[in-house]
Amino acid sequence: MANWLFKEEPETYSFADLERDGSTTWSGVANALAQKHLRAAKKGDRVFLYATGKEKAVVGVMEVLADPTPDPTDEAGKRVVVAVKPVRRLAAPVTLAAIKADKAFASWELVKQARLSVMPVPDDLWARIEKMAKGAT
DNA sequence: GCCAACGTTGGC
DNA sequence: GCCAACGTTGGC
Repeated sequence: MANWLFKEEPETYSFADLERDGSTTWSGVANALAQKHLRAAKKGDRVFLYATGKEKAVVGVMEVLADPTPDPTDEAGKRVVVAVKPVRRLAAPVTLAAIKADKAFASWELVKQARLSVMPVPDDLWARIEKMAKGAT
């Protein structure tokens, strides 16, 4: 079981949209490295949803519903998509500013590679964000 | 709205 | 196959 972080512009698809839909297919990931990460996702993996743009914060937790499947819109047949469902919103969103302020995250892709849209979350960082979401430091 | 980072494209 | 030009993304 692994942990991931997916980025999305909340104007495009927010956690509220996901809650309304019950589940969704995470598609439109074009970047090669992001695709590599996405292919490594497995059913049951946990996923943080990070809102870009105005929010810039980890806002909720999702769960991978099934192993990746080929993207039907990709003629080359190389891309995959992943079905996810909402698990819960974070009590308090963990902002990028808070993450950047914590040295523990210094080498994480979210901080180092702003444009990567799918990335792994090491267990310790996952736990740390969960803790921050409860208001602890 | 601007700019830096970085991925992609196209000419050679 | 290299690299410059260009486009896009996302933080500020």
